[in-house]
Amino acid sequence: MRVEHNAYVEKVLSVVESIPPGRVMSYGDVAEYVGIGGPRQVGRVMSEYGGGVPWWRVIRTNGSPPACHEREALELLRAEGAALRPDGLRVDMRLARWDGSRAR
DNA sequence: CTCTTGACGCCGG
DNA sequence: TCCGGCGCCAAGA
Repeated sequence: MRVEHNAYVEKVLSVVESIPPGRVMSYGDVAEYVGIGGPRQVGRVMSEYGGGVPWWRVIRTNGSPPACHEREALELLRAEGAALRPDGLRVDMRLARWDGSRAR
């Protein structure tokens, strides 16, 4: 565990770690699941402490991967067999979206 | 204290 | 589908 004393940070990281391979959650989804703050706070936590979790499974609601890491994220997602759109640049949220508990 | 910035989201044109 | 605008909350200067 990454010694962060902030409960919020730990919760966010915990949720991200719970995302199974080939599945994704949007920043807003994570924020809602945690119940505190908003998408921007989640993004901040990810940029700061996301190094120890599958950060590439947290994307935007429109299916675009995180900024400055798009290539990396897409490669990892594709390797996991995530449902990518025909263009291969975005994730098909309709199929890959994970709510955090129940399947599809 | 105010202002700007950011791994964001939603609505309208 | 692309673009602009507004809202959102927290951190840093």
